[in-house]
Amino acid sequence: MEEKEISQAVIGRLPRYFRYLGELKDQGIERVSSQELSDIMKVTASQIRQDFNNFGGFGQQGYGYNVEYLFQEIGKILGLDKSHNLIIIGAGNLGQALANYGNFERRGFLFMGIFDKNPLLYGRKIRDREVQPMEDMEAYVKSNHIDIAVLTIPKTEAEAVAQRLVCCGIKGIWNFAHVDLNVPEEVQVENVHLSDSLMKLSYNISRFQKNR
Amino acid sequence: MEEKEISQAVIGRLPRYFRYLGELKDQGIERVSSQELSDIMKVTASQIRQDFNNFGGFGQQGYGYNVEYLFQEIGKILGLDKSHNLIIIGAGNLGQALANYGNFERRGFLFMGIFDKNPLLYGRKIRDREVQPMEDMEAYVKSNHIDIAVLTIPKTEAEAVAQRLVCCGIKGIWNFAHVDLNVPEEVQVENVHLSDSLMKLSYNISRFQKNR
DNA sequence: AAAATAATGTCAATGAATTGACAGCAGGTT
DNA sequence: AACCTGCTGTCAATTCATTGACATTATTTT
Repeated sequence: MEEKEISQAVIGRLPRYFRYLGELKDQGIERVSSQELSDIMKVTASQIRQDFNNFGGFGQQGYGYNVEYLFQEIGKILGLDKSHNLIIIGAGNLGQALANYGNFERRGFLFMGIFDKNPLLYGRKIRDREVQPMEDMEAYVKSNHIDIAVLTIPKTEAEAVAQRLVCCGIKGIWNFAHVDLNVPEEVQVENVHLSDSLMKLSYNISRFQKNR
Repeated sequence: MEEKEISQAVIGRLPRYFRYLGELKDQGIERVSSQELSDIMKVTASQIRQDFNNFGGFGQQGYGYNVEYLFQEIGKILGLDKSHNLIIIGAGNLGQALANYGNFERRGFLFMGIFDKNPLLYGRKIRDREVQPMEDMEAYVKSNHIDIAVLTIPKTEAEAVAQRLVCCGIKGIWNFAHVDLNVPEEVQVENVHLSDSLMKLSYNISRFQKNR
């Protein structure tokens, strides 16, 4: 069984396909061709076919793709057919906002707990879960099958906490701290560097001004 | 004056360079070679030199790069030498969290106001600014030189609001809504699709499980 | 002051990603 | 039932991005 590695460029596009297919599904549309998708999504039809084919061909010649089926399959590829338990580390503004943001549940990401090092927050209820002290993190991860930790803590603390999470067997870290984490390859890290994103926007604004 | 287009691949790496250079600067380090940076950042020295050279060569043969100078120059390229006024549209969890997150100010992004369509929130103070009604958005943008609008509203409303922002001359939109906005090319959009990011993490976790 | 060293800027080579082209098959039509 | 049309899967061509190599120049050492 030889599985070829799929490039992250392709993976990065899957959630967008997933989103558009979900919309088509909600509109009751049954079939779609790569050309139609191309028109809606503003990417080439060739790329769409190439991308889907990495996973073995979901379409039928002369017909196109079945929306419902393709949606399901991409969901499976993304691992959305299984649910993931997640905890949030850092009950600051961002941590609380993410905890309260209900939409992730829809895709099987279950909010299981939130931790902070500030004793003043202990016991405060956020989305029906009490803020727990950092010391209890490891035990909680182990006994509740936590897959994903969301890091919304200052960058100075992120690396140390990441190490502790690695030690208790976390599978993935969704990192909002402005620092690159150093973890073994069996732990997946997905960075959301908000200020990097804002700087890119700033660059593009400046560039456009100059080109006038 | 022929300015060649810089690829977004390069731009996407600039904030990371900027971050590492800032750290070196804070440590009081004066000079750095592409090889040293390569070791720290885990990218090839060749890429670093190639990237910097897109903007005209900041280094000196036999010496390397002056940290302070390079930091400044990358900041300028990213447009961080000028300040940007921003408003937040949507005073929900995420909107409030971003408003309260002070770190953007450090890079010249000034929080100037926050808007919501919910009358119950009008007047509530967030970071010393009262939540304003959506109707007042256009007037405020025009009279306060607002460059950037941060969209933290549901996807159903995002497109319409974006159109209104375009009409009153906004330069950039930092879009947290789960939808692709359709705006003219003179308006820059930077998307932060959190659920897409989470799905990528989910994929990488699943993939790793399977490969064992 | 000359020689040795260090490290850039840049060109060429390689590798990866995207696009274009089309054979071949399924579905629809006459 | 035969023909036509539509659209995938895939191969080849092209474009874009990354890496490697090195001539050149500044700095440091002797």
